[in-house]
Formats: sequence, structure tokens, C-alpha cells
Amino acid sequence: MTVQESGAEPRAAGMKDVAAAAGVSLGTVSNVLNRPDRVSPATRAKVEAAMTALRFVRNESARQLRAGRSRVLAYVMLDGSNPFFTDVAAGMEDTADAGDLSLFLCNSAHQPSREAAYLGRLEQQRVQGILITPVDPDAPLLGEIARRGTPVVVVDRTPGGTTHCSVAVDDVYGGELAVRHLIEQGHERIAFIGNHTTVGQVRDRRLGALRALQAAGLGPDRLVDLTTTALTVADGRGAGERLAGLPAAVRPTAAFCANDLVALGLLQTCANLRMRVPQDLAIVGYDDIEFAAAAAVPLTSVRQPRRRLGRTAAELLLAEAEPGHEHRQVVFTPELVVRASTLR
Amino acid sequence: MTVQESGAEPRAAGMKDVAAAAGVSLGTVSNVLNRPDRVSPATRAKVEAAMTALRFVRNESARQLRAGRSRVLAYVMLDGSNPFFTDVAAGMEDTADAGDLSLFLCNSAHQPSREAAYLGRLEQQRVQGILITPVDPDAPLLGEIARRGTPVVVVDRTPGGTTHCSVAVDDVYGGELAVRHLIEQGHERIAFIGNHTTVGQVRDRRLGALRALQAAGLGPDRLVDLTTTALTVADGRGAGERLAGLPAAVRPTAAFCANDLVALGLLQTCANLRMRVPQDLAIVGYDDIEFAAAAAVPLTSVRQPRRRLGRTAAELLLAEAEPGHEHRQVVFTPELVVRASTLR
DNA sequence: CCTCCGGATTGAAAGGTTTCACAAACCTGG
DNA sequence: CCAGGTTTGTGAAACCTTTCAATCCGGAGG
Repeated sequence: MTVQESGAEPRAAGMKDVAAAAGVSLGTVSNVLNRPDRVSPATRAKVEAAMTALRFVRNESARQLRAGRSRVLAYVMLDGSNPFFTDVAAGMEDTADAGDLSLFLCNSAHQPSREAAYLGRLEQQRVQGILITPVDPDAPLLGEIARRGTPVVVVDRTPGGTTHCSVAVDDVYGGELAVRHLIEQGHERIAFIGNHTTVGQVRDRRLGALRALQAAGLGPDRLVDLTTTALTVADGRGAGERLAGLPAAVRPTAAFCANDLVALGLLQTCANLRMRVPQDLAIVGYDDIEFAAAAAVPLTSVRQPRRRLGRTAAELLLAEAEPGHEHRQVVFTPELVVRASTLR
Repeated sequence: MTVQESGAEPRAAGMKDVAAAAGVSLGTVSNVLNRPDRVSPATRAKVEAAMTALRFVRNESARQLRAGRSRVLAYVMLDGSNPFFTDVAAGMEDTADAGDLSLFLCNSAHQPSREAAYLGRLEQQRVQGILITPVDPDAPLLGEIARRGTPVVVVDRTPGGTTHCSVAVDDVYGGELAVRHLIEQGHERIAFIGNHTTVGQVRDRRLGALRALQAAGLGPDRLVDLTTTALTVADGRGAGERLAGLPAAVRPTAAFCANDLVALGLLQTCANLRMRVPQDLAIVGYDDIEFAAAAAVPLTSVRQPRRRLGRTAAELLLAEAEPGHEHRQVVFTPELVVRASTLR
């Protein structure tokens, strides 16, 4: 009977084993790995041969232990199933790649407990920094982590204090853009669909909507609130039904949705109920996710520079490592992308 | 001038510092952490007090170094912006949570180089196991990693060999379901939209489609291939235009799309070109992502048990740790969800 | 009073890497 | 042939935790 290839390996080879096999010292192996130019070509070849022969895999734990810090960034995202956040993450990856770092994604799925669990693990892992779109941007935990030495950058929220850097988009302005556009299209009674009582984000967008009304000389009563519990497609569908149920006299002729998922849900209800978009109801979404342009009636939406948001966030995070670092709050300006859902 | 709170911290406190502060030995601190019942309540209280006072954070690197293995699972996904994969990841999180493990997500974005980079990092991190939907399921790298000792489970692909476990869905059957349904609806000339030449997955779905035709006594020429480069919404749009450009005599009356993104793109082109769905063109998608039901014309789609797929994959991964482990290939059965896009 | 027992605590070793001061070998030019 | 400089290579310490055999101590039983 021949020896099985797949038999229990004796033990993973370490640098020590490599050194022994190559007939050099431990320090030399380390040099091959970290400062190849300090090693003569001949020795380097010997060592590299030994490494492949022994199937050597560098032990990152030991490395980190020594270095005190890992080569990993992490993004704790609020909702992994929302394309907005995955696009933001893609931007972070751009920056991480450039700095030869890994980006790990964690999905808190709106649950504070999971968010906390991930944060704890990441801190213990001594990640180089944490990017996060938090459930609650003012939770004390974030400040504690930053104080204990792990840089934290808040993404797409602006925290009250200035314990850390943050990157966000001007949501008040975004809301203003959306509603100004609707007013220009002749609408004077506009639904606002979202959960502005619970999410700061959405509150700001609604605030912008009110500003736009005011600027046009219209009273705040022209904004009809259809409050949802979250910002999903299903919430949008539900709001659409409520909206359709309003008596014609008070029914808005346009809707500003707190995000595109809600807008898509609303759009679907409209299709079901034979309400024409934009003739019977104009719709503006928010985020301009890929599916917004791909909808049956392409959706007018407020676009945030998502990828850029992510890139910048990661850059700020890396900048934290530098000595005289000042926390910065970067705010990007959104833009309105006009499509068929508001153009009669 | 008062001392700044935020001044440069002297150094992160380790267990040694905690031990000194609490007036106990290092071993005792470790016991408080790992075997609290072995420590008298009084001592434990002292130690815990010292830990909070010093803001002690356990160093996971050192822990892993000693243990030889980390408490982390990782999923390297093919496309972070495709909701299908984020749903699969959610299922994995269910299992990971239950086992008190963290799940880190990595997005290869279809790029072999990024996939390889992540795999290398994960292996170096000594993660407990790797879940992966690979760009190429037969790439030798996966086998090498498994051989070196990091368990690998292939998700949503079935690799040729049996070097590792895998979890997949029967794509041939899924394709069969889709096309059988279209035939039942009276269609006899059906477009297949996807990149079957490059992706095994898609090849299987197409194979199923051919089987369904055969079972109905229709020749393989009834399947009209509209080949795409990838499976995005844009690809679907493009295919739609090509399809619309076909002379009426040969133009299919139904389309089976290799995934929902493509189907949504196709749907949009139909709307633009005033082709009615399903009257002028019936459409079946694949994956049944959330947006499929939310489309203007809700999409008939082949649903895969995504979350279950993820859960099972993670379970298989954990099972690898057990001594007498045999690699298993689990295959789930998809189901057809019929909606308006195929019902005249 | 002594022994023995068991629970609580200790001390030291181990785990794989990086770093750094130092030694060895080699080369340049006088 | 030697002084001085440069290139290579070495050895040991340090990073922080876990583990485990050994020690300590108070009390029960003889």
C-alpha cells in the first residue's frame, strides 16, 4: 500500500523549517520575504525553492502580533442587500488595493447587536481601521473604539461629535434638488415616502424637501408624509397603496421617495393599479442605484457619488495613521439624474 | 494647560498590565478570560475591574498564533453587487453566528487576480475555512489551498474533482423548468440569453433548456442563442435590442435569461421599444432576486434556495474540522416562480 | 498535630514572525 | 597588502496569549 498523498500533514512549515531546509538562518528567510534586495540572488533562490517545496504559508497572525497592526480594513455596512452599500464598498476596495490592504465586509443588517459583535471582533483583530455606516451614528461605542486606538471613519452619516472622520453626502441639498425639480414640473402637492422619524438621513432629505417648497413660496402642508417602517421595496409598495387610497382632492401628483428601493416598490404598485407614471404620479427616488435606470419607467433619482464616497472614506482612514492628524468631515454634493419618471 | 484626553496613548494595555494592576499573575488573567469558573469571584472581580480601567482589548493575533486557527470564516463572492450572492452570504451568517464565528466577505468581482489575492490573504490569516464562488471552479489554486490545510467549500458551482465539498443548485433542472413552462404557454421559438460559452453555470441552464425542447418533441434549432459577455442589466438591454432587430419570421416569442439582471435589462428594452410583455415577448429570469418580483411586469423566475445554500455551505465547512470527514457534493433543487411576465 | 485533598493561583514555555545590532565576507583604492 | 566601506548573513529579543505542570493554602479527617 502506497502512502496517501492526502494523509494527515505532519505540521504546517514555518520560517524555521524553511531556514533549516535552505541551510540559512531565520533572519535571512525573513529578509527574503520583507527586503529581498538585501539578499544575494543565489541565497534568495535557495530560500524560495525551500518555501515552495515545503508549501510554506506565511503566518499572518504572528506577523500582526509583531507588527501590532494588521493589513486589513473593514467596512461594517448597514445593509448588504442594498446595492448602494456594495457600490460604496467597491470604492473602498479601490483604495485598499492601491495600499496593498485587504478589505473585509461585514453586514450588520440594521441590527445593533450584530454591529456591536462585529466591532468587537474587528477591534480584537487589530484591524488597521474600521469604516462603518452605523445603525446609530451617535452610539458611544464608536467613540470608545476610536479612543482605544482603532481609527474609525463614519460613512454616509455625520456623527454629532468629532471623535472621528466622516464622509457623507449633503442630504438636505439632495432633498431640495428633488423637490425643486418636481415643483418646476408643475407639481404642488408632493408625497414624501420614508421613515424620517427614525433615520437622520431621511430626516435631512425631508428637510430639504421643505426648503424647496418654502423657496417656491409653498407652505409645508404641501408635503404629504407617508411614513414607512423601513426603506424596502415592500415598504414602497405599501405606501403606494395608501397613496392610491387617498381622495383625489388631496392626493399628491408627485412622490419623493427616501430611496430607490421604495421608489421601485411604488412604481410597481402604480403599474398594478394602472396609474401612469409620470402622468398620474411623478416619482423621484434617491441613490440612483443601477436598478433605477433599469426600471420599466426609468427613475429620476438623486445620485450620490457612491464609489467616490467609499474611496474617500478609505483614504481618510489611511490618513489617520499619520502623526498630526485632524479629523475631517467631508461632505459631497449629490446631483439629480432626470429620467422618464418625472418628465411628462 | 490641562492634559489633553486625546493625547497619544502610552501603549495599548495587555494582559500583563492587567495582571499587574489587579495584583495577580498572568495565568489568572487568562483564566478569567477563558475559564471564569476556575477563578474565585473576588479575584475575578478585581481582574475585571482592572480590565475596564485599562481599556483592555484582547489581542486576537496572539490568540490565533497560539491556537493555530482563527475564529473567522470567509466568503469570497463572485459579484458583490449581485443580490443573489449577498443573500447567500446572509445564510452563511446564520450558521456562523450560531457557532460564534465571524464571517468576512470578500468580493472578487469576477477578477481572477483579485480572487487569488484574497485567497492568499485568507490563507495567511489562517481563517478557519473558505467559502467561495470561484471564477473558475477547476482552478488548481483551490485544491492547493485545501491540501495545505484550509478547508474550502465551493458554493453554487460543482467542481470537477472532489478535493472539497460543494453546494450547488441543479442548473440543468432549473433550465428545464423554465423552458418547459414556456412551452406549456405555447411558445415554440425561444431565445436563450447569456454567456454559456464561458460560465459552466449558464451552460447547464442552457442544457436544461435543450432537454425541455427535446422532451416536447421540438428540435434544438428552436433555441435562439443571444450570447452576452457578462450577466448584467446592460447585457440584457443589449440582447433586447438585438432580439428586437430580428425579422419577425425568426424572432422568438419568449426569452429565457441566464439571470434576473439580464431579464430586467431585457424588460426595460421591451418597455422602450413598446414590446408588450408577455404578449409580444414572454420572459423568464433566473435567481428570483428581490427586484424580480418588484419589476414593472413581475418576472417569472427560477428560484434557488439562496439562504439555505449559504447555510448549508457554512455547515459543510464546519464539518470539515471533524476527524473522519468525507467531502460531500450537495445539490439543491430549484423551483419555478410564475409571475406576470409569462402569463398571457 | 500531621497528612492529604482539592480548589485557587502561579510561572514558564511555546507559538511564528520581525527587527536590529552585530559579525563576516567581500570589494575599492591607496 | 591594508584601511575603510559596503554588502550579506546571523542570533537573540520581543510581540501577547494560552496551556499545563507545579505550587500554595486552608480545611477535613485521622
